[in-house]
This record gives sequence, C-alpha cells and structure tokens, in this order.
Amino acid sequence: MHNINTQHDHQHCIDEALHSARELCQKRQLKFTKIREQVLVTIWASHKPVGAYAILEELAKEALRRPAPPTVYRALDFLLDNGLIHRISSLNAFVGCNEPGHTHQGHFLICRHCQVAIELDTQLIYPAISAAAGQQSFVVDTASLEVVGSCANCVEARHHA
Amino acid sequence: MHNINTQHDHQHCIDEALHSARELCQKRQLKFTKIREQVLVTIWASHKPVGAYAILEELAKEALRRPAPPTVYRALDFLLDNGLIHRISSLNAFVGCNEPGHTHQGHFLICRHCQVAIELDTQLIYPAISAAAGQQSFVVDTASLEVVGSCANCVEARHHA
DNA sequence: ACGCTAATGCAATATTATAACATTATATTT
DNA sequence: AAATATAATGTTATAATATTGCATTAGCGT
Repeated sequence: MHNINTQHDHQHCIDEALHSARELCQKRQLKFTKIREQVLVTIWASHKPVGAYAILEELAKEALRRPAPPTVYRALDFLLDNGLIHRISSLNAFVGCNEPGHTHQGHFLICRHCQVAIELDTQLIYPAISAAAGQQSFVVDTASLEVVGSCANCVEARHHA
Repeated sequence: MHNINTQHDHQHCIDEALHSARELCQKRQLKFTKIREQVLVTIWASHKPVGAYAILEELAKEALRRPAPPTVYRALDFLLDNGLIHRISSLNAFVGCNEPGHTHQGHFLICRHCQVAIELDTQLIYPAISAAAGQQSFVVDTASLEVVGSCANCVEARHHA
C-alpha cells in the first residue's frame, strides 16, 4: 500500500474505488445507484472518515431537494453490507475500504492530528485476534481495531515545530 | 482470569472494582464521590456494557430528583480518564476495566447473543498492533479492539438447540 | 467565617440514527 | 404495452446519544 500521508494520485484511489464498486455490484447483481455512488465518492474524497451528516451536506449541494437522513443512512448501510466502506465507530464516521468485499474486518490507524485513517492489512493483526479468541473458545464474526495516535507525517511536522 | 460466562462470585468482581477505584483515587488525590461510585457500581452490576441513559435510569431510582445527562457523562468521563472503565464505541456503552489505571487500551470479545464483554489481556494483541503501527512509523496513543461473535457458552447453547 | 476550587444541578440544544409509511423507479412477466 | 412484483427513494417524525453554558453547592485550606 502506498503512503496516503505523502503526495499520491488520489484520483486514482477514487477511480479504483468506483471501479471495484461497480464490478462488485455487477457480480452480485446489486444496483449501484446514483445516491450510492454519490455517497461512496464523497467518502473517497479523502482518507479521512466522514460523518453521515457531512455526507448529507454534500448530497444537498448536488440535489434539487435536500435529502433526508434516511437517504444517506440507507446508502451507507448498503455500502457497509457489501464491504465497500468501513464504519469507524469511535468517530461515528465512515471511510472507504481498500479491499472491498470483506464485510467483517477493519483495522485502522487514525491520526489525531490530521484525521487520516490508514487501513492495515488484516493479516498483520488477525492471527493474534484469532488466537486470543480461540483461547476463550470464542467464535469471531467481526473484529474492528481503531488505533489512535500520530501518523509519521504529523510526528515529523510537530518535531520540527 | 476466570470465565465470566460461567458461574462466578460476581460480588467479588464488584468489591474488587470498588476497592481498586478507592485505592487509585486516594493515590492520585482524586475524589471518589457518591455519583462516581454509583455509576461505577451500576456498570459493574454485570459484565455487559451499559449505556449512559441506562445508568441514568439507575441513578434516578436512588436520587430524589432525577439527574440530568451531564451528571452521568461527567462521572463517565472521570472514570474513563482514570482507566476505571472502558467505552465500547460500537455499542455506545461502558464496561468495567479489569486492570484499572491504564487508560489507553481496551480489547474486548463481545458476544452478540448474551452481550457479555470479555476483556482480553493486552499482551495478547498489543505486540501485533505495535509492530503494524511501527511499520508505518505511527505513534500509538490508544488502541481499542472490539471483536463481535459468539462466546463459548452461547455457541454451546445454540449447538444443543 | 472567607475565599478558592472542584463537583454537581439544570436548561437547552447539538449530533447521530431509526421507524413508519408513502411514492417512485426498475425489472419481469403477461 | 399493461400488469405485477420488488427494490429504492422520499418524507415526516422521533428516538437515542452527547454536549454547552451557566448557576449553585460542597469541600478544603486559610
């Protein structure tokens, strides 16, 4: 994975996310409607988790009539159900998923300074989780990890300040 | 740690939590006020995460005048700040901390059937988190893990059903 | 008692999320 | 094309969670 803190071709992130979404919906015979696309694009506008009401504001800009909360929440539910986004519950916010299609995981490093959420490769942590759960004979459905701290860029920036 | 799903002397859990809390507050020169104690006791009434408004209901039973939300939230903030409880953000709920005094961690297995939250020993997962963060030169402040699934008891129970 | 600080009381309001039901769009069959 | 079924969206209201700002009270040191 590239470093999302440094310069990167973010349009590429967006394009890829959209492409994956369309592909996945086609494969599963699901409808990637205008609203769902708008919500996904809004979320992918950055690597920072976005709140539902912030998304609502974005939709309001493009629509004639201001949409109501359920419009956004339904689209979010769809995207969550299909593993296209993650919910960061400590922030009540949503962020794009790097590897769409897997509903059940989401391991993030979240920078308290710049808000960027870096998604970790599940393989890095999941074995430890699985082992710990196994010790308790606990059957895992989903595992969400939210690590808050300072990303490399912000550490660096503050070091110089 | 004992298995909190099976029979256990829960009064012992409560007593221990209260004792640790008093000790910690004395050591830190903090006031373990009546409200803070009531909130902590309410949370320790079970191993299931409790919502702020459920705690409010409990306080209302014991008080002459019904307390307002800030009363509860302030007590919760105090308990969180001092590592006496954890917030389970995926549930908007609070649960007692097994090893008070460490604010920064909280790794839980949460049963979707009986709602019990089993706190894991941090040492089981933290090394993996630390290593993953290190790869990205990310400095960790707090790491919260919320694993949802089925606890041993509930798996067993449903197996027989 | 006096003055300081921390804690609590209290009213209002902000923020996040859902329920219930009406309407519209889409796909499929006839 | 009309009829039907289903999924998606619109709309209104409200529920659930959390905070702000200011007034009051309690505890503590002098």
